[in-house]
Order: sequence, then C-alpha cells, then structure tokens
Amino acid sequence: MSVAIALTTIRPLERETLGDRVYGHLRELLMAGRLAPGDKLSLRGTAEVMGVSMMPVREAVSRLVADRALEVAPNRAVRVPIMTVSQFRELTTVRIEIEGFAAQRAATAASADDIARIATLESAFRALSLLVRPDLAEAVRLNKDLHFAIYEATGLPTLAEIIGALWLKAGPVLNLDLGANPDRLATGGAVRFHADALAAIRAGDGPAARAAIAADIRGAADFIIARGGLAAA
Amino acid sequence: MSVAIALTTIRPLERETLGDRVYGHLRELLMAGRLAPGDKLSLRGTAEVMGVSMMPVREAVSRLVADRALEVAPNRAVRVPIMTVSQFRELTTVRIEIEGFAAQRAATAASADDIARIATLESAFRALSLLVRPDLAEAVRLNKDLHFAIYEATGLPTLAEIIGALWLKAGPVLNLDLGANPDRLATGGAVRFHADALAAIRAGDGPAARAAIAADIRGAADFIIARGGLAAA
DNA sequence: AAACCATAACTGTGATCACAGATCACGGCA
DNA sequence: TGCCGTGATCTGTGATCACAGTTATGGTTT
Repeated sequence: MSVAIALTTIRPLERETLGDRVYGHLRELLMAGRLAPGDKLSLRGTAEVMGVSMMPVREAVSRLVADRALEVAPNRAVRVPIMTVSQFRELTTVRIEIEGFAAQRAATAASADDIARIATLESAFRALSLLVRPDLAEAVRLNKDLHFAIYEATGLPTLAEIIGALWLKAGPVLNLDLGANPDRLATGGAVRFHADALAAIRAGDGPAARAAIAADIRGAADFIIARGGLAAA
Repeated sequence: MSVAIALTTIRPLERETLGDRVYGHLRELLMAGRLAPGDKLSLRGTAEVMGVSMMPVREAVSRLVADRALEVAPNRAVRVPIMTVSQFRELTTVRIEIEGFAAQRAATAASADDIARIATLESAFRALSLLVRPDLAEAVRLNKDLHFAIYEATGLPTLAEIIGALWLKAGPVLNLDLGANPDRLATGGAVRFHADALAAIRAGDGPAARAAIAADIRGAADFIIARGGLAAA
C-alpha cells in the first residue's frame, strides 16, 4: 500500500507529452545559444534525431514559431530568426523595462529563502567567471538560473513566463556571441552587476535592484552591438 | 510587365495557413469574451464547425495552450482556464505595469498619425458608450483597437505582442463579465480614462499617460473582483 | 423506482500517408 | 568551360488512421 501511495505521489500531476519534451529540448538549445541565428532545422530531421515521429516536433516547433523564437521562411524552411540591429535594440529596450521592473519588485517581495537561493547562485556564477578557463555552458546556465531566481521571487509567475519568452528570442544572439568572445565573462560587468543586484535585494532597495539588472542587460547588449555581428537593416 | 509587377506587389509576403486562420478565429473569440472560463471545446467538434480537418485546429490550440490562453485538463479536455481571484490580481498587476509603461512611452514616441488614429478611436468609443443601448461587441472591439493603437505607437512591436498575450488571458474574464453588466460601459470610468490618456499623449506627458491607462485597467479589474464571480482559491 | 455495471461514443496524442512547392544537383547545350 | 534547364529530393501543411483513456449512456438488477 505504501508503495502505491508513493507512486501516485511521484507521478506528475500533468503527464508530459512527447511534444512537451521536444519543446523543452529545443527551448534549452535556443536559450543556451546552441542554435545560431539563421540555422535551419527540418521537422523530419530533428524527429529522427530525437527518435520520435514528426508530430511531436511539429507541435513543439509551432509553439516556438508562435513565440517568434523560430520562424518559417516563405520557402517553407524553419530557422532561427536572423535579428537586425534595430530589432535587437528594441528587444533590449523591452527587456530592460520588464526585467528591471521584476528586479525592483523582487527587492521588496523576496522571501528569506528566495534571497538565499539568489545568493547561492550569485556566488557560484562569480566563482566560475573568475576561473582562467570557465565552462561556458555552465556559465550560461548559472546566469540564467540566477536571473530567473530573481524573477520568480516576485511572486508573479506570469511575469517570469514573459521574461522567459524574451530570453528565448535573445538567447541565440547573446550566447552564441559568448562562445566567440569568452572574455566577456570576466571583462564584462556581469559579476559586479549581479553583486549589486543581490545587495539591493537584500537591502530591499527596489530602484537599485532595477538599476543593477538594467546595467547587466545593457552591458551585454552594448558589447554585442559594438561587435557588429548583427544584420544591418 | 506592369501586370506582373502589380501581382507581385499585391501578393501577401507570408501566405496564411489554415492553422493561422483557425488561430486567429479562436483568438478573436477569446478576446471578445465569446468563450467563457470553463468552456470546453473539442478538436474534432471545432474542426467540423470550421470546415477543416483536425490538424489545423490542433496547431492553433497547441499555440493557445502554450500561451496559457487555453489549457488541457488532465482528463484530456481542452477548456478555457478558470481564473482564481489571486491569479486575476496577479495578471492585473502585470498588466498595469507593462501597459502603463507602453502608454508612457507612447506619449513621447507617438507620431502625428498615431495620435490622429488614437483620437479617432477614442471618439468612436466615447460616442458608442453614451448610447442608451450600445452594441457591446462593437464596444469591446473599439476598446481593444484604441488600446492597441496606443501600444503600437510605442514603436516596440515586441511589447505590443506581449500585451496581446495578456489580453488573451484576460479577455474571457473581462468581456464575459461585461456581457452580464453592460452598465459598466457608462458607469465605469473607461470613457474618462481614455480621454485622460489621449490628452496626456497629445501633451507628451508620459507619467500622466501611464496613470490614465493604469486607472483604466484597475477600474475594470476592481469592478470584476467586487462582483465576486471569480473562483475562490 | 433507484442504484449499478457494462458498453458505446467520445477525448487528445502519436504515427503515417498524400500533396504542392521549393531546393539542389546533375547532365546537356552553347 | 560556363550556363541553363530538368528531374530527384526534401520542405512544411493537411488529412486520415490507430490507440489508450475518460465520459456518458442505457439497460439490467435489486
């Protein structure tokens, strides 16, 4: 009997369909920058790679297309959107406002547990960034976890989901670039801005938290725009 | 030759698939409150009603589920999510912040054409609201067009899309309630708040525009919460 | 007349087939 | 040798079939 209870307890309240699994996988690839802007991907090809039929891939891709994380070209080719400089500027503007608001709100709404989790991730990211040859994939993951630990501390899950959609669009540009310029981890101000954000949240200082996150976003965006790797239009 | 040029000019750059069409149709139904929270809808049933096979409906529904505008219950039933009071409060908080920011930005970024369009819609909404027996569906449409005329005047299409997703969630609650309480059109402050917003945008006063839109959102939300028709939890 | 159980009719999910159109490579022509 | 046309191949989209599970229904029994 106890075994049966344990099983029913473990079973997730919503079972995960194959489409959900494929969606999660593609989402991770996009956020981590493993898929570069312009990369094409075929439904049948990815279906074969993932060992499923075309249907779950179709469902996952249609979701990502709806969120503008992927696009279907008029040629009927699914690819990661190629972002122009002005589109990237617009996305950065929206991110600074929305993520800035989230940080501000987190400063006054975060629980002690939230702050502890944020502090742990900040410490881990800082330690990793100062290594001579840091694991970039791990750095990307820690950076994401740190940011979303802050955003989820707002108590506004809708807001965190919106920001997730924004990161899905920005991921290919941001993290692909990071692979080409690993120095940004150390020379960029991310470590300092994260520390500022943590201190502001600890102090309950909303405006300071907003400023720190805004500076973090702006710093990375300016670096990428300066590199000039984005499309012209 | 001139005929060929004319044809290539007329042809839409992105052809619309059946899935897109079904998505647009369901989206309108949700935003207009024609689908109430808790309403179930079957893939085969709606497919037959719309005269297509199940596939386009599947794609459209999967998109709406991804955006939390629909949900699939563990029973494998697709339905409009039933919103609790706390969820509605959270959604309202996010809307006030994001739509408020958009209004603020529109006040400084709107072009003369943008302002003219906003003024036209404001006038039409006001005229309709003051009728003794206004067409509710038309009022909902005008209200939506007016708000999005403001949001699109920001020059930030990403922001307008985010707000569209928020309206998709709020639509069933807001506009279904409006059908039950048509008086809200006249007694609620919508007409006044819209006029305030237009005046602020004309004056380039960002904070005032933000305050007007925030008051508009809060007014409708408070009215609905006071009615007590939402789920308890 | 009320309760209960079996069966039939639905549900979404996944796989497979069909089709129009675009891409690409290969072979023939200039 | 360079260019163009043409067929094979691959693309996403739509339809249909199969399946496991839930819901509703109708008949039987107490």
